[in-house]
Amino acid sequence: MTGKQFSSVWLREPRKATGPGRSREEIVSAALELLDSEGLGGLSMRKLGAKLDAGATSLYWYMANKDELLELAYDEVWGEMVIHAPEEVGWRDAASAVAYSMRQVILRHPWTADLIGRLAALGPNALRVTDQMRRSFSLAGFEGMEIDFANATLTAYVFGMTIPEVAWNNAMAQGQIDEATLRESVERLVSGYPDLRERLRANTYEDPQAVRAMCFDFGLVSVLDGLEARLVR
Amino acid sequence: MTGKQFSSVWLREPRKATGPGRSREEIVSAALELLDSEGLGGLSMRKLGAKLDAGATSLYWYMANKDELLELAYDEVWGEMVIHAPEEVGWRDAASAVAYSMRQVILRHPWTADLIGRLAALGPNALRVTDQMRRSFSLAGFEGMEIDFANATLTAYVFGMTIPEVAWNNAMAQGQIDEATLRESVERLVSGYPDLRERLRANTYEDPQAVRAMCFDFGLVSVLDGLEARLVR
DNA sequence: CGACGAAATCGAACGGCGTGCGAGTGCATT
DNA sequence: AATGCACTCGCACGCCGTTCGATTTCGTCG
Repeated sequence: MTGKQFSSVWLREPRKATGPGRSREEIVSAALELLDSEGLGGLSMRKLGAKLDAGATSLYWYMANKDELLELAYDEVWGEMVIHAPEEVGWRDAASAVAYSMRQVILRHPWTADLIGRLAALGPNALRVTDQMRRSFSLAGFEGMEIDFANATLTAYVFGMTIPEVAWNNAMAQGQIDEATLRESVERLVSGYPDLRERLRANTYEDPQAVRAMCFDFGLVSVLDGLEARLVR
Repeated sequence: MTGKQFSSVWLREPRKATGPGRSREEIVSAALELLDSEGLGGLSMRKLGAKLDAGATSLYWYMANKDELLELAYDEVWGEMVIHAPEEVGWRDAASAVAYSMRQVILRHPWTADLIGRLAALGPNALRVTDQMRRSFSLAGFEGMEIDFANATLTAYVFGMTIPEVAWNNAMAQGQIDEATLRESVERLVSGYPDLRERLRANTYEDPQAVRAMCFDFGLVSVLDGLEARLVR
């Protein structure tokens, strides 16, 4: 039993906010700004310290390490998710709404995409959202573990659809793209796959953002239909 | 038009393997070993060089930068995905099989979870899998963009379900866990959410791995049912 | 008011990282 | 023997997270 313990900010009592010093909230909020504007790689303790007119190492007074800072920032974005009471709008609309909201939040804070596979969502905001989603599926008629299964399914769909979307956006934003060159290159890649190439050509003239939105809708309806099918049985 | 171009290993001609020097394959395979055994953070150019009895910077002869190395390694795991010909087993079984396969591959190479949100899957193996999946959905009866939508939906589900699973595994493996302490801590977290707490207690006595497998099955069936419902209409 | 202890800050330093650069080596061809 | 290409690598730069111990700030109490 000598290994490192599982640790998380949420498992420790936060430092009392007694003194007049900086506060955790201040730090996290500055970190969020940095994350939103420069991405996950753009957040360093030194930069963050500079932004707060503080030394980099001062921050370690408020959190054990950078991972804890990320946990705090991560939960902050969970706080942006909009949830409607399923008792009022019905479980399906409530589930739809939270799905759209999750996608929007991730697209607004692309750096979260990198954290989903790294951090457990145990913060207060994440718990609140989870609890509300469970209530939706409970109201729908799921029971026992199936409540969590349904919830996991919907969440998985949204994450899985949005995370690669972020990857694509990143690749695009990484620099202005010589569209002609790119298209020609990708054409070369998909040579040998006639179906893929045909599809690529067809999609070329559509608005990519609109296509992705349609795709998300299509999948969301499918997932919800599939879940609903579990109920009538 | 002075920005950095979108770049990817796949968009450049590979260096000719003329001389007797090291080869890309050798390097990528060593990188895979390092990634599997030590995770994404455990792969550094210096360590990789050492493993190959080479200087770290020698590797830059074979690839432009570390990102390209990751692209190569990433596509390598796509090569492990098992695909069945949908013409023989039917589209639904083919889709199921590839879903299970994807999950297994990701669990076997947890570091991929971090790359899904960062790299575009443009390698030859990824393209092959994508093309086969499209054939499944084409055979099922989808047409036009809906082929890609259905494909994206299934893929999203698998990724979204598996990526957080990896996160959980990582947290657990990070150190031996004092289970009692952990449970007590989490209990404290979910206080205020009676439903969550009840569920936590119920799940405590189940085998987590078995529960996750059940969850995956549940969601997969739901997603496939939902997609099938798009067809009859 | 002065002193004391706790709260909070910070500079220096350590070990690690990706990678640009230019000097160096070995080898096939002329 | 000389040329030129394929390949290797040591050095250095500027980042990074984090530790440590010295230092400053400040509320409180005598």
